[in-house]
Amino acid sequence: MTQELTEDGRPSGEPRAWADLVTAVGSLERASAPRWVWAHGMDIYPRLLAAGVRVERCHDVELTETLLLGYIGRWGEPRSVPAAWARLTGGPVPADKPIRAKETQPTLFDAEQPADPLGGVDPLKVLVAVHADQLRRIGETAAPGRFRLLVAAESAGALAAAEMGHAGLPWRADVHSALLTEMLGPRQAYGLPPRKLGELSERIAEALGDRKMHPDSPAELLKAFAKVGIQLRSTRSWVLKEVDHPAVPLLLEYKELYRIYTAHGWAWLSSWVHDGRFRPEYVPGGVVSGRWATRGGGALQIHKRVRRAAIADPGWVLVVADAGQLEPRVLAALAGDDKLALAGHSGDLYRALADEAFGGDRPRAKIGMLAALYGQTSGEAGALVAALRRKFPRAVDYVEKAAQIGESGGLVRSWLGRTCPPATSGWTGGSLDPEPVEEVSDSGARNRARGRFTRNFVVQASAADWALALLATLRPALTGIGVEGARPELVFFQHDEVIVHCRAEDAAEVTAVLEQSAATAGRVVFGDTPARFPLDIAAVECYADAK
DNA sequence: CGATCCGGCGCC
DNA sequence: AAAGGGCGCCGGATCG
Repeated sequence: MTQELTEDGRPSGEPRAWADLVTAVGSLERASAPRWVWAHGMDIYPRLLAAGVRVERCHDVELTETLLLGYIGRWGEPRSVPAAWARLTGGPVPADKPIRAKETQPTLFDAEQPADPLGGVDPLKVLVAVHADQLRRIGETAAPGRFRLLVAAESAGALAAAEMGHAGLPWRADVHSALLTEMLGPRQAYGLPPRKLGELSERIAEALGDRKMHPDSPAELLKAFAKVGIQLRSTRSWVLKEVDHPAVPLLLEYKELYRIYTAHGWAWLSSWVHDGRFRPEYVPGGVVSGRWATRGGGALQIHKRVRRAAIADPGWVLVVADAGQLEPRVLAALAGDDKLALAGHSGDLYRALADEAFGGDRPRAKIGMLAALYGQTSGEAGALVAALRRKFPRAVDYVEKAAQIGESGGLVRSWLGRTCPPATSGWTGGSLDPEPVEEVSDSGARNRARGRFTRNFVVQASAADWALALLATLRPALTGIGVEGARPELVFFQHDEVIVHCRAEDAAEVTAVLEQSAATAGRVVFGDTPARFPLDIAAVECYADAK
């Protein structure tokens, strides 16, 4: 069933029955390309894509419900359409289904689900009512125009996520496998580490004089080092680097190769790469800041060294675009720090910052900026932030304020209104109950950690606002390029970076559209700001050649 | 035994 | 004195 709605969410005309979902959406999309209101795009849209149906716009009710609940500090409440309906009508609120539904016996959770959570009401009517109520609640936020943008961007992001999952990132399994053999030695029988790892492991054990040593066990490593008279705080690579012992360089090499073997080795290849495409499952809104997460495949942690295997189809290229120095630029826009915004006009913001406030020392300028964004105070970071503050007080004060709000129990929002989750129960700021005496000092540390979180949230989440707006702008713009059957396709998105796969002859046009989309996203999200958000763009055959 | 936590490290 | 945000994934260690 479908129901046409007016702009303010009221039904217009009668519901319409269809033979099936694909026919309904396909024909209405061709006729009028409406903004689809549906429960959850990630449940519905992949099926449509599989049947060859694309849609231009949607309002994702579940994602919107999550944003609206977060806005009023009710993080974690069920966000399904039936749950929203229950809150609206005062009924019992059904719990959300677990994200990873396992094929196991019924659990207590299942038993608690009412047989009909809508109490016999027509599901279409429920959807219409919940949507209308969402529009009303959006109108009651402090900045409804921005929140509307947030909802539109979040919904468009879900469409993009499904489309990217459908397209997949071009991936050459043969190249990847050859790369692994070159780095690790030939693949061994199941369960046996490849030759180079085995050899390194033996040499490490020898160097430490402990033949049975297993280098991927931190506990064993600590013991082995203790036996040769070296007390390690941990076995992290940056700790090991401080130590002068012949086992250390071997260990560092082992760690890097072992990481590639376990995270991006042959097992990863056979699980995640099929028919020349890497298809991760993106989870829009999977991170509280609005960044995406993935389920399996680790798409957002593709090791630089295996990007060699991401290769465009013959005659096609990967147009790789990343928003360099995005977070300081976003901070400039958020804080209205025009001086910082202007520092970004030269292209290299850190260079300009260095010349302005750090006597030309770019590394220190970068550390100072990142320390302000993350709340780092150790070493000389505190002094560098202070130096930054002297020249860019508005920017630094903006994040300091966010930190204070967090430390004293408040919530902060992104520019478009995405709200951070409340502190967990372990956190004590604003609590009426005094902590037991022995935990007081610890609660101070927790509050400061909370401050670092809210400090970073305002910037990271606003950067995510911008990135989603970029995706939302880019999606429709790409459909006009190339020829039917060979359109450019969005194939990858990672926080501040997108990859478009297109015919080589379309690369220039795609590049232009990317640049326009970045500028449009900046204007739409932040309005009148001197801040710029340039993309570094490279059209390459191989992802590894983009940087 | 599986489920969960933890150390470690990859990406941004 | 020290004080770096957000994730996912791996293997090992530990819990129930």
